[in-house]
This record gives sequence, structure tokens and C-alpha cells, in this order.
Amino acid sequence: MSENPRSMPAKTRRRQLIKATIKCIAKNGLSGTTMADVTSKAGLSLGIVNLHFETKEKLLIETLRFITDEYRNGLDKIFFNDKLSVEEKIIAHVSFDFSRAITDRDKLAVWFAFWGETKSRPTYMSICADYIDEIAKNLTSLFSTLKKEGNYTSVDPELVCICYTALSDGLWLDLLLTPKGWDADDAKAVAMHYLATQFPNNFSHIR
Amino acid sequence: MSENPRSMPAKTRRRQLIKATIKCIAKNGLSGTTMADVTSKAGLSLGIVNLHFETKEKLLIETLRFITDEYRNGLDKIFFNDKLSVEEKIIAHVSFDFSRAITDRDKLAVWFAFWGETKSRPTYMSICADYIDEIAKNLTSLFSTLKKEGNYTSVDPELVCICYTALSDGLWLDLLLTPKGWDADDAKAVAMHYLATQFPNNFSHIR
DNA sequence: ATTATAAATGAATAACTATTCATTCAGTTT
DNA sequence: AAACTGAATGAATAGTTATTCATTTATAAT
Repeated sequence: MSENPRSMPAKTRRRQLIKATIKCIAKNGLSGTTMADVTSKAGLSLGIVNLHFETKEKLLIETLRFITDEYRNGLDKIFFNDKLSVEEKIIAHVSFDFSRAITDRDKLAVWFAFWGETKSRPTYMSICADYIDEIAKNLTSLFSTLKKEGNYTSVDPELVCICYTALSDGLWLDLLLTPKGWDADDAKAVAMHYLATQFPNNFSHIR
Repeated sequence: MSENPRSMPAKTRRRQLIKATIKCIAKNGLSGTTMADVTSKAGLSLGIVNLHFETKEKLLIETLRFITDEYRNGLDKIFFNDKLSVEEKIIAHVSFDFSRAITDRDKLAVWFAFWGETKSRPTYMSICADYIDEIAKNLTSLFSTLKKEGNYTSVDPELVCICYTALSDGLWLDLLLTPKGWDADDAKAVAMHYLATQFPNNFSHIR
């Protein structure tokens, strides 16, 4: 295959294998994902995972890290963008949460596959805990600033952050479980509806 | 063992094995749960699963059905209780969602373990779809009635149902992922906070 | 008591799958 | 062009685990 040269930079191969792993987890679940599946989906040979990741478990951990990094980096880019107002940052955050890249059903399946094993695997748990804390801190500070700027005296920024985060997790689950008659834009509208209850002057007219 | 007579009604044995399965899934994940684990946790012999469930897969399906039935039955008992007002039913629904029985971390782990495999297993998906539809229909009708009774002209009952349901799913995930510094009562307060934004005259003072 | 019935056992089997590593191969250097 | 390098291969191995079923054991029936 000319698209698949015999020799490639290690980083490219690792990326290629992680992508294949995501597809396999979505199709067969974590338990049903075998090395043979992953490598054949990647168009490579069985032994390649050992070469680049040593073990299956390490491949899975790198796969989890890949999707958590993608999510964290996307949100960081918004949070640290000096060109955006606080209101714009929050809107961008929500838009990102329900963007194509994040609500891709293969990736959602991977998120939930790992969450489902979290209690039994401390490594998964700690990878999740890292990014959750950071994002919560940033989002809370956005709500806090908007509260001041918009004179929303009775808003509790920490509570709103917890509530919004739980809501978007639950909406992702909806997108995963009920693929038909329901899409990411609908889910986004539900999330905006909640934010409008807290900041009616900012988010009531956003679709 | 006198607590474990050689012969027991089939239903009791099945229940015993399902309970053991829940503990094993919580401890080892779906993929890490073996027949040897389950049967030894139940204090029985290896071959017993075959006798009562035929295969491992069927045991897992019955386990999923067990927790979904428990949840559905609990909510039905509230919904069809003629002694309760609509407001009381909604409060009871939320209290049930964040009760000990439902937020037990072993059971939460089981929920998410199955949700994580849903995309790859149509059987899991259809078991979930069944109970989700029924509960949504009932809860929407409660919100709809409360809207009329309380003159909440701008409330959208279907939207509130979707939002509340997603929120409680997400809060369960929080309870599973971050066991410390956070408990079911805190989660319940977040859910009530959302309902208070929609029905301030009914839920603002509930803790 | 004796026999019959059904539940339960667990050693043996069969199937599956992660891991290993001797070999192959493409590209690079001398 | 000959030798070298290291990525890639995949047959073979080792380990794990679901499933089977001949045997054992408790209880019920006669």
C-alpha cells in the first residue's frame, strides 16, 4: 500500500493506532476490543502495538489521554483567548461542547467506555480527575466574572459550573443512547436554556 | 455453610448471582468480571451460572434488567400514588433519584459500565430505551400538570424533563467519578436548584 | 429405608487473545 | 553494491477464561 509506507515517524504510527482504537472501542466496546481488531483496522500487523505501546493497557491509557487532551486543549484555547469577552467565552465553551468534534458518536462511546471502568481502574480515574478540576476552575471564574459584570446578585458561580457540567455530561449520554430524533444542536439548546435561567440578559436570545 | 443450603428456589439463586455480579462489575469493570469472580463472590461453584443463566452474556443482561427494573419500579410507585400531589410527586422523584438505593456507588458503576458498552450491544441499548421512554413520558406529564396548576406560563414541560433527566445523569457521573468531598445530598441540592428556576413557587425552599 | 429427582459441583475442555521474538524488508550509509 | 539499521511482520507461545458435563449431594416421594 503506497498510503502506508513501511516506515513512518513513531508519533504518526501512534496516532494512527489510537485513531483505530477509538473506532474499535466504539464498535466493540472496551472489553470487545482486541489487538487483532485494532491493528487490522489500522492496516498494520499484529505485533505493532507491542512495538509502539508495549501493552494493550498502555494503548488504552494513551487513547483516553488523547481524547481528554483534545477536550482540554480546545477549552483552554477559548479560555485564554484575550480577544473574547466573558460572554463570548461562555458561548464558545458551550458551542465547543456540542461541536462536531466533541459529539462525534465514536468519541462519545469512548468517553463512556472509560467512565464505566473508572471505579475499577485508578489510572483512568486520575487522568479524568486532572482535566475535570482544571476545566471547573476556569469555567467557574468565567461565571464569577459575568456575575459581577452583569450585576447578577443572586447567582452562585460554583453551583452554576457544577450544574452546567453535569448537564452537558448528561446530554452527551443522551446523544450516545438515542442517536435518532435528536442531535447536538438540540442538546446545545437545552444547555443554553439552563444558562439563560441564570444569566437572562446574556443568553436568552442565543440559539 | 448453613446460610447457603445446597438447594434453593431458582429465583433466589438467580438474585444471589445478580447481586454478586453487581459487586464484581463495580470492583473489576465489565471486562474484568469473570465467572470465577462472580461465583466465588456468591460462595457457589463455577458451573452454577451455566445452570441458572446459560451464558455469561445472559447473566449480564439480567443484571442490567435488574437495576433498570428497580429504578423503573421505584419511580412508578411514586407516579401512580394517588395520595400525592403533583408537587409531592416531583419532590419524591428527585429524592428517589438521589436516595441511598440509587446512588450506591456499586450500582452507579454498573449503570455506567453498561452505558459504556451500549453502542456496541443492541440488547443493552433496547433495554435502556424502554425504561427511558416510559419515565420521560411520566415526568413530562407531571411538569405539564404543575405548569397548569401553578400558572407557569412560560415553562416548556418537555424541555424541563429532558434537562432534568440529563442533569441527574450527569450528577450520578459526578458521584461516581469524585467520591470524596461530595455526596448524594449535595447532588440533590443541585437538581432542586434547577427545578427552582422553572417552578420558583414550588421548589425554592426545598432542601 | 429405598428410590427418585433435581440442584450443585469442579475438573477437564475448548476457545480466545495478549505477548513474544526470529525473520523480513525498506531505506540509509559507506 | 554491499553492509547496516531499525521498523514492521506474523507464526508460535503462554496465559486466561467461558463452557461443558460426569459425578456428587441434598431433598422429596414411595
